[in-house]
Amino acid sequence: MGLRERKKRATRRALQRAAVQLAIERGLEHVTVDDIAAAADVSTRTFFNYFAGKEDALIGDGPPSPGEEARRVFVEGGPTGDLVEDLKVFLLSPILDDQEALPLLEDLRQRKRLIELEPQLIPRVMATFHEMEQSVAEALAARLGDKPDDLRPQLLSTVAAAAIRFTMKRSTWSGQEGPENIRAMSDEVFAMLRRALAREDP
Amino acid sequence: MGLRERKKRATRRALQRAAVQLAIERGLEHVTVDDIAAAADVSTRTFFNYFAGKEDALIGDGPPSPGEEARRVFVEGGPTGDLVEDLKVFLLSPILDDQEALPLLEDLRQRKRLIELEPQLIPRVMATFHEMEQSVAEALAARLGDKPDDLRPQLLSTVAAAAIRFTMKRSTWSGQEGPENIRAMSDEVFAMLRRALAREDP
DNA sequence: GGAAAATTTGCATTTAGTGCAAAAATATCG
DNA sequence: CGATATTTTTGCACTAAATGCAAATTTTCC
Repeated sequence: MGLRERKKRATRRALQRAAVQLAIERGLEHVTVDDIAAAADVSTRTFFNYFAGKEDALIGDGPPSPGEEARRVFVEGGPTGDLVEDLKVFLLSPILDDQEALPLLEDLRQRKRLIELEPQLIPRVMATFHEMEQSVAEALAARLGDKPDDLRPQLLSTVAAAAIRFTMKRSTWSGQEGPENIRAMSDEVFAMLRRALAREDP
Repeated sequence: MGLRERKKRATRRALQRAAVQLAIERGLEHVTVDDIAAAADVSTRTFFNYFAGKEDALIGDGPPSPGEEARRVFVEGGPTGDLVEDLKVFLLSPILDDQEALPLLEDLRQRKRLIELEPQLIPRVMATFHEMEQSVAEALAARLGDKPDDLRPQLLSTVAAAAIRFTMKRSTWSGQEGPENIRAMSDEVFAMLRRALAREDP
């Protein structure tokens, strides 16, 4: 990876960090884009080359999408053959496989702290999961032999995205046990869903 | 209901309608708040007395919350005793019971058309369902004897909100059969969820 | 009709966001 | 290394968004 790419990543992260930092210190309302840019040592205009606005810098990129390989396995009916189990593996694969892709733990903690201080951001976080829904619906359709717009893939992807979002929200990411923590939480989440949706009477 | 109240509702609706109308005609980017206010015959400043910004006027209010009565029935374990069935009834009650509360059909159709033209709005719509999650979690906790922050009520409310959001998105609201349409769609949605989550092997 | 309360409006001001072209930094190739 | 091409950053000008405040207007209530 060349110098250019590295610098761009660095700038992006510096902006995100400065944004979160300042927002925690002063409160969201009292931080301007100018402040953030200044704190990251770039011009205001450059800020807008990286983010569409203040909140985008605060919230980050949303969950990474599964890769080609994971998708192929899923579509072909693997790895276990059980739809829900495989969906879980599929959705978590980019997080659990590629640890580099994730922001650093400390940054995540800060962001979490910020969101507790400024709950207005919660809906924004929710929104970042929307992109996921469509790509998952597509993979589901391919596996099930449905059309991508059919009820089944659309519904299942919506609910699966909600479950993953919930998993991410709950798992604490403490210390080095991050990935294990996520896996455990997602197991619990899907197990509870199955239990709750199993009809109680028949 | 006094004149004041009626006028406020009228203004609000006029602004929403003007916003949606203009956005469909010219595209979201080419509509300013000034345009919207002018089309609704109020000052720009008044627009901001009603909405925090352009997009809020476009998207509207989000789903109405269940009333006291519906909550009581749900918490006490009714009406059917089956958790998922009752959750469905509970969440749809404000829509199906009180028809006045809903915007007119034609307005909903317009909004839907707009969202197809401007998909950037989809995440915003998603976000309006967040408020629902917390109040539903609270009711669920009360029914199940959990604390509101426990895993079970939080997870179930998240997933239930996603299912309702999906139901709303899918039901067409065509003609007079609106409510029936919603009911049928939600039955289908929950039935499919149960089927999909039932373990396939054991 | 007229005082009290709520709503609308104009105005001033700050911040957000975008287009464009020049300048600076980085990459590429001989 | 050094010249040139490509990408990124920056400054500047400009439009639109958003908010506070106080005066003016409208509605309510007696």
